[in-house]
Amino acid sequence: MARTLDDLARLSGVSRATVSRVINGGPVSEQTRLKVLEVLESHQYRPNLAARSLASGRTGVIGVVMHVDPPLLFEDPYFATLLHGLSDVLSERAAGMMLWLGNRSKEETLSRILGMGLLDGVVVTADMLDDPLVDGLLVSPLPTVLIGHRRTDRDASYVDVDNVNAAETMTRHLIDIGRTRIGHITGRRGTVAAEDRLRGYLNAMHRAGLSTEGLIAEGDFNRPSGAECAIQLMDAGADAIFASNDATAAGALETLRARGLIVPDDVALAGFDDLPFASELDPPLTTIRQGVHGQGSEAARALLELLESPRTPRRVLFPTELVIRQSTIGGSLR
Amino acid sequence: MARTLDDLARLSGVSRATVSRVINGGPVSEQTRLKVLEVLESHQYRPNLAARSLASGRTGVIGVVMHVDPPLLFEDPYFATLLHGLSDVLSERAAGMMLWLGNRSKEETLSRILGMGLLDGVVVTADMLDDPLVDGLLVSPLPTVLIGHRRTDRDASYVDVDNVNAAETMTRHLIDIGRTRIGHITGRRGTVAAEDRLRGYLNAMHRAGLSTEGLIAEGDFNRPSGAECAIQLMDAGADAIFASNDATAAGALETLRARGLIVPDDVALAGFDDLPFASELDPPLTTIRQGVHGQGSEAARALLELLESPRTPRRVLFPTELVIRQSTIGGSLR
DNA sequence: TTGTACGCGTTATCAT
DNA sequence: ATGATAACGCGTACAA
Repeated sequence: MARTLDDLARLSGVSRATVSRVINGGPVSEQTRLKVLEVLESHQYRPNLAARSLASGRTGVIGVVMHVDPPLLFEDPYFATLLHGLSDVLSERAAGMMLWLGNRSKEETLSRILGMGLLDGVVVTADMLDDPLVDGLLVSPLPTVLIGHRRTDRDASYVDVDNVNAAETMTRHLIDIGRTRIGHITGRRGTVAAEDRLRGYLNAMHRAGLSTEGLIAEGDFNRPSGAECAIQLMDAGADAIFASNDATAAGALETLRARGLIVPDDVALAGFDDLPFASELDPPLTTIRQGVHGQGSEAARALLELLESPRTPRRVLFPTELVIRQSTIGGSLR
Repeated sequence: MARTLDDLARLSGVSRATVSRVINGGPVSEQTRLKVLEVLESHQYRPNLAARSLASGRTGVIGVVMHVDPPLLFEDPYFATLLHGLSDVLSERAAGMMLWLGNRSKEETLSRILGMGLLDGVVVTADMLDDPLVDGLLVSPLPTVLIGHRRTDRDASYVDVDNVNAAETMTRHLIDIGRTRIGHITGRRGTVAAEDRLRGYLNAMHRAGLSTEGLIAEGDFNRPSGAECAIQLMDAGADAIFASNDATAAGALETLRARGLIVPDDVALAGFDDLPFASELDPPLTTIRQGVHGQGSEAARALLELLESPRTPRRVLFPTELVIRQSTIGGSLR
């Protein structure tokens, strides 16, 4: 079985260099090209990536870093969806992807990625305001695309959604339906998403001249925190709750139901993400839809383009969509 | 900044070979070892994997193949959990992992994996009875560990749970609580899990002398199919339903509730998997717990061991646990 | 258009 | 214990 370029060269009666040119598209006469191609097909030749990398510096392998807590990884289809979007694009235009999850410290993960040596580039989820992994990748020579970004990442390549704007839109929606004591359950403080959504909420409230005093409860993106924060907001007399994601909203819903409150009559409820379960809640949840799959595939495309022209950063801001369901505008039949 | 072995050799005043020995544990005098180590640390040296691969044939990179339909990938935490288990072990003992999902055909995926050239081994989920990807990997020179296996894979290395046995246990449980018309909702036919669980069900039923005529409904592991199959089984007069996984059981529960039937008084209900939501159903679901995370980490360990001694296949059959909840033994308060 | 020859960074073999 | 040196498989100037 022919395994190396040399083998094929011998079989084709040409030099190794010529075979290489056939494969990589150099100047070859049509006659020899066909001849070589035939030998090539019939022997199922696969170029050795390691050798190719050593000689050319490129491997077609890109790294994907999703340094998140395991619970988040399982509970939230976000990451699987993202992975799928990335994989869709990479699988047709690159040789493969390497994956790093959050099992080791960020510092160690960074060091391993940089030491890998055979990556063409990296896509990394940047969800924290302060993240040595992201910072390290950005200053490294490795072409990097962020999914989510911080204000300090303006020069970097990234794919993101406009959390501030989306949160403003949602808050305005709650104002539009006549609510005035609108509470917000934040996400985990220190994350970009939490801070930006909080900012959007504050923007809309202040612009409408509404007070937010006592109406901000600190959650952590998880369901239980939603339930707790809802108690706090109810005690503050809220007539609407904007939770920073769907999971927290689901938690809040438990509390409201336990108190015998009707959604949305007594309290309007809204989330963020539009995960599959959002439409199956009772009542179905008003929320913000963000195209997670699209973000993944777009990040992959951005990276591939970045590899072509390394000096031109790519920045993609994804649109979001306000999805109105019965948890805010439901006509209950009472 | 020192990048190559040669640079470090120069800085340490020794030869390239000696530095390599320090790194890979060859015979070096304690004196020079310390000296070299110091230079090594202070210069943050990272060996080039491509070069190492070319010279030694090993990279420390292993492939993970989960060729499943996207919907399954998102809805079911199974895969994220598996990935996490794999990653836990691999992240401390290997350089990294490459991931292939189901975006391309199995044939193409196979060809890409084999062409990669820099993988030390592969872990692949083998859920279908007929799978060219798995077959191709098994006959390839690439050390391979299966997660799940077929009867034809007896010589291969694999990690699996004893589906037949677990399904028997569950069916016996339903018999023990006095049910006689026990229906089974199968998984997607053609998958190992579906066939084995069906077999286990049949074993237990036949052993107890119970008829299964009209009591087997063909599902596909998804929730909607569970709801449909339940209708069929109710019409056949079932007093218990053993669904082939938790999602299908949840679907069946919808049907039962829609018909005003009480679980478990009118119909006992059981699932398989013990996913997080199983205990949150109303009533909480009796099911089979399988250590998915453990299967992932064990598969990784099996592969790493296989790399050490390639001629000795590893086979791990994971224990399962019958988790009894109110959907089968619940004392309702009527 | 084609072939020769060198280099990529490492491991492994052979002397010393 | 240490140091030359030959692979490993490929890409690519350069020469022909």
